[in-house]
Amino acid sequence: MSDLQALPEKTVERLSEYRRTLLRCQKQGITHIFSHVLAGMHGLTAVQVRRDLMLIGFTSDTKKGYDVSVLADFISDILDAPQPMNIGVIGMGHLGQAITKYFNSKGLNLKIVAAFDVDDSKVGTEIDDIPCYSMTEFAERVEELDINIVILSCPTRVAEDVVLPIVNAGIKGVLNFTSKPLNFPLGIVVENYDITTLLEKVAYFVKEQERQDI
Amino acid sequence: MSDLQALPEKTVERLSEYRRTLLRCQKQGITHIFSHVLAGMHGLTAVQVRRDLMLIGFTSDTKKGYDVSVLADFISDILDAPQPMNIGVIGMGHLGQAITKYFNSKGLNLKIVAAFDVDDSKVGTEIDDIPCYSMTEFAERVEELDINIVILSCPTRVAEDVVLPIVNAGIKGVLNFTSKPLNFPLGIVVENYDITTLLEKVAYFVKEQERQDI
DNA sequence: TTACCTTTGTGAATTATTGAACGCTAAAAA
DNA sequence: TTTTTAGCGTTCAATAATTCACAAAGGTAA
Repeated sequence: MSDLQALPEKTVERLSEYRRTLLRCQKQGITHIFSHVLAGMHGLTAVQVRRDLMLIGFTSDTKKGYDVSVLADFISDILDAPQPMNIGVIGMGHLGQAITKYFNSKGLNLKIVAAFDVDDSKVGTEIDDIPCYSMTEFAERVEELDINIVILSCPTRVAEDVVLPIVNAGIKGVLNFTSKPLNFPLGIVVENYDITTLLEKVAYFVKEQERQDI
Repeated sequence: MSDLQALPEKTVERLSEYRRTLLRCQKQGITHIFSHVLAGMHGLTAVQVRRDLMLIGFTSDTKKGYDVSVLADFISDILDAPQPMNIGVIGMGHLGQAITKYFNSKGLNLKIVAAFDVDDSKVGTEIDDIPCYSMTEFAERVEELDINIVILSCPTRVAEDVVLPIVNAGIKGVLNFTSKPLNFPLGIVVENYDITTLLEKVAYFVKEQERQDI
C-alpha cells in the first residue's frame, strides 16, 4: 500500500540538505527559490534538484520558483517519521558531547534523550541536559525511553563490545563513528562514518590534483 | 607520465578502511587474509575487494590469501603523499577537540599541526599539544607550517566567513563538518559532511524499513 | 604425482546515478 | 494582446559502480 518507493540514498541525503537550506532561507524572509539557485547553494545542477523533487512527487504550481515553506514541509513529510525518533549516544567523550550539543540546539524531528558511558564519573550526571547512564542499564533505558537509534561515539577498541547489547535491545538504526566497521544483522540500518576515512579521502584527491597539475 | 588513473571515490574510501583493518590484523599477528574475510569485516562482497585491489594494481603471488603487511604497504603507497600532509583545524570546540585528540593518537600520514579559533581565551594556548592561533593570523601560519588541508569544525553560522581566508591562503582541501554546504573554486577539494544529514538518513531508512515490514 | 578444491583476476552484464535535451507553460515584455 | 523569455517536469542517453560468471592456477590430500 506504499504510494512511494524507498528513495535512493543520495537523494535522501540531498533532501536533508535542501531542507536545512530552505529553513535558513525562510529565516531570511526568502519566500521563493528557483531550482538553479537551490542547486548552486549545494554545488549541484538544477536538473538534479528537479529530479530529486520529482522523485518525492513535489510539483510547483508557479514558475516563480518553489515556495520555500511549502517545499520544506513537503520534504519533512517524506523524511520525518510521524512522531520524533529518540536517539541514544554511546560514548560521551568529546565527540559524543559535540554531537549532543549540536543536536539539541536544533529543532529537529530527532531527539537525543540519553547518553551511555562506562566512565563512572559521568554516570548519573547530566551533560547538556541529557542524562548519562551506565552501559549496564542500556537495555532497560532503551525500552523505557523508546530509543530507536544509537550514535556510536565511543573509542574504537570497545566498539565491538556494544554490538550485542545494541542488537538485543532492539535498536533499529546505528550511526557508527568509530573506525571499526560493524556488521549488524539484516533489518538494522547501519551507517559507518569514519572521520579518518573522510580525511584520507580528501588528502588523496588533493595529492592527485597536484600530481595532474604538474 | 601517470601510471594510474585517479581512483573512484568509493574505492578510495574502502582502501582507507581496508588499510586500517589490515593494520589491526597485523597487530594480532595475522599474516594472511582472504578476500572474502576482508570483505566480511566490512560488510562487502569478496568481488568488490578484489576489484578494488585490481584497480590499484595489486596482485597476490599466492593463493593463501593476501599478505597483510605487503598489502597494507601497497595501499599506503597509493593513498599517502610522499611526505605527511599538514592539517589545520578551524574551530576548537568539542568537535574540533574530539577530532584533534582522535588523530594525534594515530600514526597517520596526516598531521594536525595547528588549530584556529576566534575565542581569545583559547588563542595562545595549547590543546592536546596543538597550538591554537587566532583566525587573524591564518594566512601566515598556513604559510609557515605548510598546511595543505583544513578541517572545518566551527559553528555553522560562521562557516561562510572562513571561505575567503581559506581560498586566499592557498588551501587545497577542505573537510567541512558544518551544516552549510560550501562552494570553493575549482581546484580545491571539498567534502561536505554534515552529521545531521547522516542521522536523518539513518532515521529515514529505519522508518522505511518499518513501514515495509507492516 | 594426480585429482580435487578453493581462491584469484578480470571481461561482460547489470544496476545505480548523473547529465543532456526538449516540450510545455507561466510570467514578463513589447 | 502577442511575443519573448525562462523555469519546470520528464524522457532518454551517458557515466559510474556493482555484481555475475568463469578461466587460470596455487594449495591440499590421497
